Amino acid sequence: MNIASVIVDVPAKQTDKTFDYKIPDHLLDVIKPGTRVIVPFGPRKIQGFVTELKDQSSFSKLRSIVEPLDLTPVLNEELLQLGEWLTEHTLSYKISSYQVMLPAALKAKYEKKIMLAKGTVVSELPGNLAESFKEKSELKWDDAVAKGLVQQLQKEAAAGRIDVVYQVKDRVRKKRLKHVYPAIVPEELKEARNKLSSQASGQQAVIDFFLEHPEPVEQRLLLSTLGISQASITSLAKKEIVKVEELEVYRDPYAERKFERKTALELTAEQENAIIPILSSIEKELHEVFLLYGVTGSGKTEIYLQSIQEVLRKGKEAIVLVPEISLTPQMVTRFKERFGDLVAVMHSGLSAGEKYDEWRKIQRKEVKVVVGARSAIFAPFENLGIIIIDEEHETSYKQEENPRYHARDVAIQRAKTYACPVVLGSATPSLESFARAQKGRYTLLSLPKRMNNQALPAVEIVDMREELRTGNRSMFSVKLFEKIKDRIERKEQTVLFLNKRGHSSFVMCRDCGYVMNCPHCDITLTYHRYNEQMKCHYCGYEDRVPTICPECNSEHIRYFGTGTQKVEEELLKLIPEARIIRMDVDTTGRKGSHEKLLTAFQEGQADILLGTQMIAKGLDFPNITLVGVLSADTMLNLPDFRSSEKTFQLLTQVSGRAGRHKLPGEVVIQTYTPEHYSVELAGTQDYDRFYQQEMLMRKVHQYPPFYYLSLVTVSHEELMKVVSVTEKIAKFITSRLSKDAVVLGPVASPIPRINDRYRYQCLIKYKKEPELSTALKTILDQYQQEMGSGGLQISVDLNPYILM
DNA sequence: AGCACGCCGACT
DNA sequence: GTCGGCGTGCTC
Repeated sequence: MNIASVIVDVPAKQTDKTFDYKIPDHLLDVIKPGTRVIVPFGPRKIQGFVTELKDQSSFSKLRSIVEPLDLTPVLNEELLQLGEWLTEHTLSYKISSYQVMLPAALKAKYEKKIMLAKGTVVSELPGNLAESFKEKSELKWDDAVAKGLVQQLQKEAAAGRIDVVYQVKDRVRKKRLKHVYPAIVPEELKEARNKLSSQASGQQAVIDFFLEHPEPVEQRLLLSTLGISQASITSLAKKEIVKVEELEVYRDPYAERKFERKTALELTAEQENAIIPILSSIEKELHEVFLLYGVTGSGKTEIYLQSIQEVLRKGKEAIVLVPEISLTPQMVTRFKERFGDLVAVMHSGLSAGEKYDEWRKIQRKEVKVVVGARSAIFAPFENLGIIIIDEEHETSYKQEENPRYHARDVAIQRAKTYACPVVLGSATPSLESFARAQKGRYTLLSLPKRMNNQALPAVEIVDMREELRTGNRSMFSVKLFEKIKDRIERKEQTVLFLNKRGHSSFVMCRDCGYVMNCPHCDITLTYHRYNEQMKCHYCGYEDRVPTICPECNSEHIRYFGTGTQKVEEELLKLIPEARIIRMDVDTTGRKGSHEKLLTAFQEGQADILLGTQMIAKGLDFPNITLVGVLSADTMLNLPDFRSSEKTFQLLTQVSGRAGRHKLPGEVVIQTYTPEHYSVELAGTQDYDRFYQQEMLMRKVHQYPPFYYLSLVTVSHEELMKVVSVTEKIAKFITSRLSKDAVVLGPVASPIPRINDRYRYQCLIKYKKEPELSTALKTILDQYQQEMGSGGLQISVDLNPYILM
């Protein structure tokens, strides 16, 4: 077994296969499947993953592995297989699949540089080159290019005076801090203490300390607790009484926080009924998918916690997915309170190093539970006992870059391997999941009542067209405004929700109707107030805000669209004494600011919490008795077959923030389309009727869950090219599918141009097409290289969530 | 993805 | 005649 099959870090069609390498003798026992290695590849050196060891290769002249990057494999057998599964099901490259399963810190960086060849002295080089090598023995290739030295360097390289070196940089940096620990046994320590001069009080203190706690201690900590200086330790180290060493520490994002340990709460009869089947599945080690459908505030989390408790008792591990976890610090707290140090947390708010450290805790089996966003589904546990996906309907569980996987599918795949249950929890399940539960593919568990038997909040829908007709041109209806004032008087709290998406502020000329568009993308520019700039959200193009219309020179430029900032201003004008906390991308950009704002609100430092999407979830504060949705229909008008579903879910979620505890809650939903069933039924919080109604629509329009979808998007700089290629693709696919399949397109994408590239797409609706996957692969094969560098890009998304 | 190899146009 | 454009094909 001295040959390794390696998947190399080159995401391209032609390299999407294993390459064989010889394992040098001295590495024979280090290199195993799942190890990252550095291998020579053509003239360069790159990173790769060993997938398999073997004795023979069909290749005769094998090159050798340069070195391993890991001492223990980063991918175990299960994850290697999962990677293959992922590749197959997302039509992406193997290397991308492996990389997505690991923390970003493990992805290699490459550096190309020039070094003085052995035996060459600087003076042999021509003057200007010698200059560059005088101080350092190496020169970064990019710098050389910038200085225009490439030609010269090539000559010198040919003459053998310099070498071009390719370096793989592991960006993993383990954090190390100086630690001090005794170098001798306690008896000797006592002896040493007696020998110290009586003035050496610092050294005495250190020895006394170690007599009580002989384990290594961080130097900085030791100095400050004993109130001594570095000198004492240095002299002790000199006498070899203590040792100072850099020891690895974990970056712990929750280090500053204290979590009070809490025990299980008593379950209600309903919760009890719901948890029994889950516990039984854990007990029998049977794979089963549960859909835990419980209204907001019905106590789903406690069911998760107690199921995990049982899994831990059996010596197994648990994965809990929550949507973008930094958004729900309350959730993390509950897990940490219950399971303490056994919990690792993974979310996008962590730095690469912190993520890597959390990942390593899992790999080293130091934790048993991971709570995290989408990518936590790949946590390298080896004895999984349960996977929980909270807010199952959330679209953020679908990754929108390659590999375009859905965490739910990965969860089920992994749970099958470990014969363990998956619990999907939601107050507003996705239609797909609920339909599966109806069909019996998932087991439905319902929690129809709130835990404390608190009624669901009373919801009032306000027709904003009516408000306009009566002359109210503000963004607050009379009703909502009165209620807000009322809450402030009663010292209760209000949550105001503004869905900005699809309605971002743009600038329009009131005389000629000119709207500023991005010159590279067919999309309107968004007005950013903080730097007075117009910005394109797709390519990053920025421009100044015009003072006169570029079309007609009119000065009547108007800002459209309502942002949270504007709402805040208007609110303060109307109720100057209101204390408002605003939460949006601008105010929560900094790390930890999200949590800070929420804590401030919880402590009653504000009357009103005003925010976007991010406040729709997980807020659970007793004093919130009013929720206002300023405009319910902004997302209803998006060109997306899920827009009704999303609207219903969002409105229901937001409404659920009110009256979760003793005080009853009220909700006011402002809308321009009160008659739409998703608004109306969110008002009565009637998921079942919404489900019926929406299923009807989906059936009529042939959308999921009745049909599967696949989306092919083609982009190129030339419109003609895009259209003709997409046409060919559509024809090809149609020819390979049965008559039941529907191929829509080619049509221009909802955003027809991004970054000067035209985009066309073709949507495939089907029920069962075993040939589809092969057909799509053929397309990718053909076009990805035919026009490879020429700029034709083709992306395939199986089960897309965003049809843009 | 990089990079080398190789085959055609505009220059000393 | 040579420098350099980027089209083509390979990397164990």
